[in-house]
Order: sequence, then C-alpha cells, then structure tokens
Amino acid sequence: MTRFGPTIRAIRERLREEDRRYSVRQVAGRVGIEPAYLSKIERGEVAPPSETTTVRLARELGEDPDVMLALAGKVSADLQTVIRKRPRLFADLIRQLKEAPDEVVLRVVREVRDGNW
Amino acid sequence: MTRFGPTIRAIRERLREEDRRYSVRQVAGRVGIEPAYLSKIERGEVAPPSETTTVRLARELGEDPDVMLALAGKVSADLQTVIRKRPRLFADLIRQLKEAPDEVVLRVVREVRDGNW
DNA sequence: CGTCATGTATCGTATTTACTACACACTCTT
DNA sequence: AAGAGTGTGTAGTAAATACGATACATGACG
Repeated sequence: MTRFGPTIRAIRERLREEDRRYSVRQVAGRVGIEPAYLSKIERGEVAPPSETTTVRLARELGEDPDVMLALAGKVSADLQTVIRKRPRLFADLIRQLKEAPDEVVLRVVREVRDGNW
Repeated sequence: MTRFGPTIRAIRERLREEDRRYSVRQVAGRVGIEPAYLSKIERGEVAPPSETTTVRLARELGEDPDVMLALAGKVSADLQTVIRKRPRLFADLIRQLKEAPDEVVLRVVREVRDGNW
C-alpha cells in the first residue's frame, strides 16, 4: 500500500548511475542501518523506518524530509509539537484548509511570511 | 511529565459532584475500558491511552478531543492525513505560524473560512 | 450489620515497532 | 580465477504500546 520503499529505491538507483557510492551497503552505512534492513525497506518487505532514519535517508538522497516522512505515513515530530501547543487553533486551521486548493494555502503562507505582525 | 491523567481526574471529579454517574467504573464502562485501567491513567501510572480511547474519554467528559489529544502528546490522525497529502505546503505553513501570536493564526482561520475561493 | 459501590494493587499478555546479525548466491573487476 | 562488492533470505530480539482480568480494602448507606 505504501510507495515509500519503491520511491527510495528509484531515487537511490538514479543516483547510483552516476556515483557508485550509492549502493545499498554504502547508503545504509552512512545512514546508520544494516544493509539487509535497507534492502527490505526498499522492497516494502517491512514498514517504513522510524522518523529519525527516514529523515537521515531523505537527506542522504537529497530529498525533502517532510515529503519522505509523508510517504512513510508520518508527520514530523516538530510539526506535531507546534500543533500540540495550540491544538484548537491549529486543528481549526488545518481542517479549514483541508479542501482548499494549493494556491490558497500558498497565498496564506506568503501572507504570513511577509506579514508584519 | 504528562498532565493528562490528573486533568482527566479533575474533570471527572468535578462532574461527579453533580452526577454520580461519573465514577471511575461508570465512565470506564461507557468509554469501553476497564475501571482499573482508567484509574491508572488518571494517576499517571500508565501512559495516556490510544487516540480512540482518548477521544471517547474526551467526548464522555464534554471536552475538546483535540485538546485532550494534545495533553496526551498526540495529534489527531485525521489532521495528520491532511498534512501528509500536501507535506511541503503544510509543513511550511505550520512552521511559518509557529511563533505567530494567536490573533494572527485566528485571523488566517477566519480569512480562509470567509474566503471565496 | 450486611451489602453495595468506590478506587486500586497485582499480574499478565497480544501486538506493533524498529531494528540487528549472519550467511549466502551472484556479478564484476582485475 | 580470486577477491571485492552487490543485493537479499532467514532468524531473532528489545522495547514500547495498549490494554484485560481478578481480587482486594475502604467507606457509605439503608
């Protein structure tokens, strides 16, 4: 059901065509897990790894951690912390934006970024 | 470390002063857990319960589920789903609003609610 | 005084999460 | 042809999660 593994594999293999340092073994080594484990992750034989491992993997492969976490079915712990500090506010906000088109969300992001509060 | 248990206890005891149906046993019964378990939760002897149980408990006690989940150190699964569908967008938005005062967030919520997209 | 309800102590467990360790077969290079 | 490197199969595990079941002591109540 999860496309996490295959996606990782695709990205790694793409990188590997230009750089031999992107073998299962070497990547696993740099990320700090066992090669056999990475292999299983890539084939979806096991569930996606922990947040920490997922983020390290994302960085190693030059991908956006938040996107990879999403593929792994997770939401970064630091985002959760922000939400948990003001649950009503953020719950409302997120539910409000649930169906909103990308542009609307983007406009809000920019508005707040540039906003002089 | 977690104020979840004591908060639940306080709320339940307050309700109980006016209604005997808010004993550990009866509440546990309606929520669908063992009284002994609820007792341990309230005293913080065990970690806060699962999302499902937390939400049922919140409803039973007339409290906001999102707030109770926050106290339990969790973020509602449906909010996480929303975020996971557009991780970059929502990650940006939330980090952007991390330090923003309540009013600013509130203004955004209203703006989007009334917005005619 | 008996019984009924209260909260709690104790013990146990199924399931999930997140991995490690080792060995093996195959391929590629030199 | 030998060695290095490649991916993977198999087996196992420590820790966390999320509870259930039973029994027990205490106090209130009629």
